[in-house]
Parts: sequence; C-alpha cells; structure tokens
Amino acid sequence: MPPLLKIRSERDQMSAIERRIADFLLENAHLLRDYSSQQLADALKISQSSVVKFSQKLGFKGYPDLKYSVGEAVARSTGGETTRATRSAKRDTQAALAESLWASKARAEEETRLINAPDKLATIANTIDRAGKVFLIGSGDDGVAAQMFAMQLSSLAIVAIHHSDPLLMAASISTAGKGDVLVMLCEHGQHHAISHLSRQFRERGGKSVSVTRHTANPLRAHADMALLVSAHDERTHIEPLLYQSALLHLLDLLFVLLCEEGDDRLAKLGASRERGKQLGES
Amino acid sequence: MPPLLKIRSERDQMSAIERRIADFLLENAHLLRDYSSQQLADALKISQSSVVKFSQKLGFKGYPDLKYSVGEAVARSTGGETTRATRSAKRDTQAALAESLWASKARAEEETRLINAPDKLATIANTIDRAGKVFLIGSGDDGVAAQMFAMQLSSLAIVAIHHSDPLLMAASISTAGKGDVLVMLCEHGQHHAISHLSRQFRERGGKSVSVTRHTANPLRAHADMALLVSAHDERTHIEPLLYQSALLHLLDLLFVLLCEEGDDRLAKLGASRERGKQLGES
DNA sequence: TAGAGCGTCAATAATTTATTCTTGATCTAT
DNA sequence: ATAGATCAAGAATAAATTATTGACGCTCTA
Repeated sequence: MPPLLKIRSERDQMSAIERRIADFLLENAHLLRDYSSQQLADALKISQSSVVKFSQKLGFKGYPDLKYSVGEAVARSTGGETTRATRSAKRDTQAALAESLWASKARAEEETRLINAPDKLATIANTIDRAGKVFLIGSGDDGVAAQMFAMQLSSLAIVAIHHSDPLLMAASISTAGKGDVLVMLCEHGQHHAISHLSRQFRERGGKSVSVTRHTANPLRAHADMALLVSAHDERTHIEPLLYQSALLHLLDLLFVLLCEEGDDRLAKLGASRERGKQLGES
Repeated sequence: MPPLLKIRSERDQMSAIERRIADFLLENAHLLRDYSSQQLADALKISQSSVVKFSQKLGFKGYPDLKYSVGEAVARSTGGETTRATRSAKRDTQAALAESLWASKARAEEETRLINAPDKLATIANTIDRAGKVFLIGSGDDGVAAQMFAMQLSSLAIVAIHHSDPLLMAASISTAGKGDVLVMLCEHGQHHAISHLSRQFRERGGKSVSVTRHTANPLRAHADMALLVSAHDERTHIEPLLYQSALLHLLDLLFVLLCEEGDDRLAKLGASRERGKQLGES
C-alpha cells in the first residue's frame, strides 16, 4: 500500500501527536526530502523519538525508510516532471524547439494510434504472424520505414522482402501465393504502380495491407486491410518528420504485438540479436 | 537531470573506483533502498568515504540525498501505474501497451536531448550547413537512420552520400577534402572499419561526427564531434525500438536546426518537395 | 485506589554520514 | 630528470542522525 494512503487510513486511530505528524506528512510530503527526524520533531514541537516511533509503528524500518517511501510515492504521483531551470538564451530556444517538436510528434502518434482500431491492428499482426512471406514496398520516406520494418520482421524469423522499386517488386511477387502478405507503404496512396501490384498480388491469393495517410485514396480502397497515419503541422518542413515518426511508431506497435504473439518469437529475436552482436565486433 | 542519467553521462570521465560505484548504482538502483553508504562500500570493497565523496561530486548533499533521488527516479521509471485491475478487453491491454511504449520512447528522447549540449548540436548543424559534401555511414538499424537523414539533407540541397558498406564508403571518401563532413552512426561504436574510415577521412582534412550510444567507445573517442543517444529498457525486445526512436529524434532535431540555419534552406526544401510531388503522381 | 497499559519525552546508545589528514600515484614546468 | 602541484583513495575521527531505553504522567478499570 502506498505510504501516504496508509497514513491516511490509520489516521483515525492515532493519538493526538501521531495525528500531528500524519497531517504534516500528508501536507508536506513533497518537501520531506529536507527534513531529518529531528527537524521534523522541532517543526511540530515534539520529541524526535516520537517521530521514529511513528515510523516504526507504520511498519517502516525507521525514519529514513519512511522518508524514502514517501519520496517514491511523491515521484510517482507527480509523474515525470522535469525540473526546468532557465539557462542561457540559446539553450532555451533550442530546448523550446525540441519541446515543440516532441509535442507535435506526440500528438501525431496519439492520433495515429486512435484511428487504428486495436482489433484491426491485432488482426494484421496475426496475419503477418501466420504469413509465409511478407513483401514490403515503399519508396522515399516510406521506403526507409519499410526497410526498417523488414529488418524487424527478419529479426523475428519472419521472411520479409523489401523493395523500393515497383518493377523489382513485381518480379518478387510472381513467387507469392496464398498466405503471403504484401505491406504497401505509400504516404498519399496515389502511386498507380503500387495499386497495380496490389491487384496482382491479390489475384495470387495473398492479403494486402496498405499504410497511408488517413485520406481517401485509391490504394487504401483496394487493400484488404488498411493502416492509417495522421500527421499534420502548418510548418511544412516539420510535417514530414511527424509523418515519419507516427508511421514508425505504428510499425513499432505492430512489432511489439508480434513479439507477444508467440513465446518463441522472443526467443528467436534473442538468437538473432546474438548473431548480430558477433558480426558487430568485426 | 535524472540522477541515473547524470551518472551514466559522467561515467566516462570517472576514476576506476567511481565507475565501480556508478555501475553498481545503475544495475542495482531498485534495491539501493537497503544499502547504507557503509554496506555499499563493503559490497564494492572500497572505503565508505569514497561513496560519500562520489555522492557529493555528483552534486548531491550527501549519500542519503543521492539515495533519495535514485529512489524517486526508480519510482518514476517503474511506472506511475497504480496497478490497474482486471484488464477486460483486448482494447485495454493494447492501449496500455501503446501507452507504455510511448512513455518509454518519450523518456529515451528526453534523455538523449539532455546529454547533447545545445551548443554542440548547433556547432554540428553549422558544420554540416557549411560542408561541401556530407558522407554518412551506418549499417543495420543505424544504416536506415543514416539513409533517412541523407534524404532529409538532400531535400535541403545539401550533397549527402550514404553507404552501409565501409568498402564502398572508403572509395567515396577518396574524393573528400577539407570542409567535408563524415557522419558515422554506430550504436556501440565498436566497428573497427568505421574507426578506420574516420582516420582516413580526417587525414584528408574533413571533420568527423560520431553518433553512438553514450558509452565510452573508440569511435566516439576518435571523432571531432560526438553525438550521444540514450535508450534503456529491461525488455530486450523494446530497447532497439527506443534506440531507433531516440536516434531519429536526435537527427530530426539536427534537421530542424539546419532548416532554420539559413532562409534559403527552407525555400530549397519547398522546391524539392514540389518536384517530389510531381514524381509521386506517376 | 492500586496497578496495568499506553504515550511521551529526555537521555543516551548505536549507527550512519561527513570531514580531515595522510599516503601514494600521476602530471607539469623548470 | 626532479621538485612541486594535483588528485584519488583510504584510515581515522568528528559530527550528525537515528534508535532504544527508562522514567514520568495520564487514563481506565477492577
């Protein structure tokens, strides 16, 4: 039980002095850091030993232990508050910049999470999990994201084939069959070539998944399943960053779902990581 | 700055004994509660006064103060979650998953921002801005990030050459000269091949920038400028996501700084985007 | 009203923390 | 090289904080 809650709940069967201590703690928990048991006693005009006994009666090893617990509780409740001290001008403006960029990203990622129903995500994760081969296409920014996701899939021992080029992908797809999955990343969903691929792929019995902005777009319309990304900012140089970030976050989420899909996935991930480490030493 | 982050970031310029203490704290932060300064000293076979001095050097009032701070930090990081009862639907668990992932990322990005001094970032942005050519090397996850950054630089009309392969990069570098920049992304900074490239590159008069985890590592030591990434999580399948995310965030920040470096940069970005749009319609 | 039970405090013991001082190692400038 | 400076580390010790003890007074009850 959190210490402050415990104190409150036992407050009623306490003696007068104990109640004084309890009240002080409840009101001043956040500045307990600077109080020794003696100082606390002085502040309340009671003896130091009363403070110690109070601590022990509540089940703590002693006063420092109580103090430590209260510190934890306060930290938890006040969240990840960062003490922001005013520094030099440059530091401030740059911190503000970082802060604002971060906030924008947070918003984009949050929006993105909300417009993709959990069931849908779970279904897609499941489909990928059972898939024979996973094909990924995307160019430009999308290509990089696709590549990253492909690497993640590989590390889970899922066969993933990534191409930026629709022509190359067309060739790869000719080996696809039922149970395979095609993940198409295309910000605006307007690449005809990709829509075309989708059609071919589905004819061969595979499932297609589109990942686009949440606008109406042909790619999304033609896909079996559609993931959506939301990212907006009036500063045109920022918007692509938000798109990237939200997209990656969405894919990360999918990755984590996959990790938890089956126990052996994580084992395979561990093994893959080991191999990577050995190569890395070269 | 959170105490554990502070410890990590100063770890490199510590003496051997101090490093022992630092490592112990980082690994055993959650059970520091039961250690007095003397017990900690005994566990590490060092003197108690060393522990106290360590605390003071880090800016704490004394050992108990350090302990208190670490307690807060641990409490915060192990989630301000008041263990929510029965998670009924799939929706809930997935939302929680997303939430936790997002919180971890936020922490990693925040930490990363804090350990890279604004001045340093500004200097690097400036160096890149003035550079003739920018070379980027990185493989695996780092490679994807490098590629992404290269694309961003290109969109600002900065000449950016990216390779995953050190051999190819070696060939490219032979065209480099004074005023050029080599950005080396390498999570653990242990790739000898990259260190080798760095040496070659600097001999030709170029400036090298390393981007690694904030551990002591050879790559970082050899570089003219070093960017650092902080990302930690006990769940081994999550940590790489955090690294990715924090790394990209750092590079995004650099990108934004570049955008604001000169007015014409934004204009060029707009033009580049226009061209991209036209291509995209195909 | 004697005495058991409890809470408080002052005194003090025990523990923990902080400081001082010494030693030895590593630089630095002559 | 070498004297001097600087620093890290530990031992010894001082200072502080914390914990325990025992005495006193209060209340309740048989």
